[in-house]
Amino acid sequence: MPVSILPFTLRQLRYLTALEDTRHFREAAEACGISQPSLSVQIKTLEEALDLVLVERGRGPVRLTQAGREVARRAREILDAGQGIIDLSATLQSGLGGTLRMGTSTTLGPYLMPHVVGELHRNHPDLRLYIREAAPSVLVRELNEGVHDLILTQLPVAGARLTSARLFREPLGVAMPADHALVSASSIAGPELSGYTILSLSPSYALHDQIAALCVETGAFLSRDYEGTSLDALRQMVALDMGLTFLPALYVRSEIEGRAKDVVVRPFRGRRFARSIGLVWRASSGAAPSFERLATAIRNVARRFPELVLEG
Amino acid sequence: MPVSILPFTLRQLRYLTALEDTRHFREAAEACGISQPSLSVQIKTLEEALDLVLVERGRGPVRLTQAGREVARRAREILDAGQGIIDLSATLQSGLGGTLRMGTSTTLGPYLMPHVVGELHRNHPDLRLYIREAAPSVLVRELNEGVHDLILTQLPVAGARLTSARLFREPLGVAMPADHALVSASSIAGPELSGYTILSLSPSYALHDQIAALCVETGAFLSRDYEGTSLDALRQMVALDMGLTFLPALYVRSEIEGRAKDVVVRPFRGRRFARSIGLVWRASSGAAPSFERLATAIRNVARRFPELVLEG
DNA sequence: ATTTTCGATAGTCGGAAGCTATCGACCTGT
DNA sequence: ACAGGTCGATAGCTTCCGACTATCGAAAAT
Repeated sequence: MPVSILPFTLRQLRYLTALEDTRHFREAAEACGISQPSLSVQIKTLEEALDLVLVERGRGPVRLTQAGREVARRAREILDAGQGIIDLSATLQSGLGGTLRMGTSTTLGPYLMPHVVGELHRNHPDLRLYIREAAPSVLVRELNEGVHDLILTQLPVAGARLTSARLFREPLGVAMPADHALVSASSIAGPELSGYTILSLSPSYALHDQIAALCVETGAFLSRDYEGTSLDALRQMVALDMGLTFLPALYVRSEIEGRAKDVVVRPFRGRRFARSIGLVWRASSGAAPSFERLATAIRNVARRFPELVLEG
Repeated sequence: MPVSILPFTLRQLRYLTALEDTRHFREAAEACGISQPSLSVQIKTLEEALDLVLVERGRGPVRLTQAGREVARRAREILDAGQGIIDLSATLQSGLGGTLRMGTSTTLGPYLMPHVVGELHRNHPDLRLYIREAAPSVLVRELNEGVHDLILTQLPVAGARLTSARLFREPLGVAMPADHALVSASSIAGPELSGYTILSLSPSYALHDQIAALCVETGAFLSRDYEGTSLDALRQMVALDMGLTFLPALYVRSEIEGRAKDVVVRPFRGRRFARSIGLVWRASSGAAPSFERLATAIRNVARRFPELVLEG
């Protein structure tokens, strides 16, 4: 049992502190914007509720009893905390604040969010992001279960109860071993991939379907032999010459360019294949304004990466 | 301006926490002992007051929004603090607690209170004594001004608005230089002092009047040449052979016996002269039960000193 | 398709909290 | 000493908040 109902009101606590401050019933009433009798009655009611004498009545300035001072001190703490709720509501309306539980795809979050959190911390110091990674299919389930307030994932996401904000399109590049025949080309046209073996993530990743579609479109062969559960795993498999794959631009920028020498990534030529990235939340969550602001903040960060195509 | 009036109630906060705990309107209402519609209305009212959506309504267990969780967390702090006031009131009624501002005579406090505070701390761990020393006349004025909650001083104290609790009678002994003629006697009869010069404190000390009365009664001569403002000063003057004086038993026990070799104190024989010590507080203070308990605690400490005669 | 569940809404009622007017005690000034 | 002023308490009235019961509408379960 948390807390039963309290036998006094915030009003009464407020009046007590006013009385301690002003040392006069009349002035305290004025400070509270009520009549003196109203304040007298409330103080008396509070005393009866606590079964304590809080005020020493007499001529001259009234004083609180020892009990009155003790109660007033705690009353101030309570009232301050109450004001804290008011301040909080203002923060939540006009900006981003509090702790936001955000789920993010493992194929995107680690390569984008580090850039986002610093920016957010500067512009929204009251905001604390609580980020949890999972595969997209798990993310959507957890979102519906209320584990996350919103998720950052590949679009589209099915669900009538869900609302999405498109952020950007993230192009996919062709990843191949450093000694592959196609390395000499500065970019790849889709049909050039015809017949090659393409490695993919497990189907619980949205990227899996995207890669499968690209295979159909380019005439490549989607390998069923091994399905990775991380982009790093895919990169390793490519380096071991088990096949080619398609890697998203932010991963490439973060983990391959200037680092991994065993794998080379080439952009598509002509039609640019890309995945759509967005924020998704429950339509019933009621925090759409906050989430839209978050979306805007992420788009601003995405602007730093010329390979991304902003949306929304 | 401390805090304006808050646009929500403790009830609403309580209901919100119940809703977070139970995840159902019906169960939350039951936990709060009210009907489900009443709780629905209050939650809605709270949401309007804060202009925030706190609850995600929908199928299955309801969940709080991010804003709801933030508000609920603070609500729990507030409710806990409110419960703290309830607990406090219980403590103040059934025992001693909080901070008590106690004034004490400089001729008594330093020699008695050190024994009292340890005892009180053991039996009333929630009690904190805030002790300030002053001369008795100042003490009474400050008591009336509300500087102290109660004072420990020599009785009687005039004032219709004041209530006293007698604690004990503290015998006075005759203090003389170690080489004085009367030292050879193990006790002194009043008339033996006839003609001797007696040193006293300033008239702002109740002990001054007491000493003056003893001079009249014993035929001794009350010196007007020098009036001390502390018992230590009197002792020094006696040691310098400026005269004799009367010192209270607790001072003697604390500062002379086994320490000061230059001054000897002898008890009275026959009629035992003593001063009455008691607690005094404003009759309007409303904390008489607490103060009576404090009086009892001090009497229990006084019992350790066989030279004191308990009263009250 | 029917029933059940769950929260929202409507209408009513009692009590809490506000107001004005006034009292009683006390202090002050003439 | 007495009139006036100050201060908090009390009384009587009004308003509104928060509770209830009854019922609705949507979604889930059968």
